[in-house]
Amino acid sequence: MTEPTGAQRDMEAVSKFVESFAAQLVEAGMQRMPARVFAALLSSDEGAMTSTELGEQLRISPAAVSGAVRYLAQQHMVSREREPGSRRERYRVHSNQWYEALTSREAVLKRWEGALREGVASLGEGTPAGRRMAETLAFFEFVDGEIAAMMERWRAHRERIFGTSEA
Amino acid sequence: MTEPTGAQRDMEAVSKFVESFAAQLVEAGMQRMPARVFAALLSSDEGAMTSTELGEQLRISPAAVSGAVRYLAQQHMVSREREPGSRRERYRVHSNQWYEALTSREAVLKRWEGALREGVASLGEGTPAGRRMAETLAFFEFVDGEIAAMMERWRAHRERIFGTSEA
DNA sequence: CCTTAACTTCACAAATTTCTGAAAGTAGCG
DNA sequence: CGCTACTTTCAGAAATTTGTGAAGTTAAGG
Repeated sequence: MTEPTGAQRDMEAVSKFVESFAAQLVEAGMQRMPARVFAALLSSDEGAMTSTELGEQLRISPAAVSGAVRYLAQQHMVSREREPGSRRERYRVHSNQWYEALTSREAVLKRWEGALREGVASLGEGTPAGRRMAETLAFFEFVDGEIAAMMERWRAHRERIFGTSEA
Repeated sequence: MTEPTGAQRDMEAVSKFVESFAAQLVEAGMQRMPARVFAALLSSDEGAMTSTELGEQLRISPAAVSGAVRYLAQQHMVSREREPGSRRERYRVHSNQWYEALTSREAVLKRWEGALREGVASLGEGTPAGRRMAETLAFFEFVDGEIAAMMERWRAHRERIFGTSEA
């Protein structure tokens, strides 16, 4: 309940959240720097920061920022913006899109399915192992389909709670 | 279509699948040894192997098997069985349970929710960042609920396709 | 009881990953 | 057209992770 001194946004609290959320992401398998950068963006009021700002808050080199951002952009968790007329870039987390990216994991699922399909083919549909893999494969295909529907329901749910869509 | 020479199960093909599936798991964030051990179990006809068998097929030390199995057991992806009267243990992948474990990820979700809740509290519900986090939190809570229902539908679907449940 | 078979733990060597500083691009702006 | 402000790339130092051999523990079987 200690209202921070106005514009300062209680750096202390922000930093504490950033590090603890990043730690969770790391435990879930994300690399450390991307996790920290992402958490910082998430906790910024703008939802966007420049490379310099990130470097200062996290005490990391420009090189580290660059690497982390490249990774996050590839994963569709942040996007790059060029403020027109400046060379400076801002990295932004789109409130909705990032967890949608997280959920779909399209690429990952598809590759697993591919590997399983090969497994079924090469071990033989008739073998016990083949059958086990076929079932697993069916599961992933099922999940694929379900997730799309689930996200649709989420968007409806979200609109109901938070009002009309952003953007 | 090269029917393997009877009982030999085409070691070649098995090994090829094991390594390629393990590679996918690694890319998805799993450690190498657990991934390889898991893939080996998945492709065994029994769905279960002893420590020695695993060591031989994968060419790794008993210590490595031990470590990998401990990890997999913690994640509820395999279970240990004691064949009565022998000190030998077998590690088994339960066809259904492992991917259910994968999907639920209960613990992970809960911890993320916890971290986000703290974030909302410490940054303030009124702030833009606070609102962003509240929405993200709502998303995870929504997913939590959906997943249970989805798994229910899966079991029905599965039964329809593969016949009555095992076990 | 003693022996032996099986799994586990531990300390260390090796491999891999991660982050940095320095150098090199690249594009705005005068 | 050159200067300056940003970003990216790269090579290497540092830290972390991973897998092994060897010793330790436990229980089955004689």
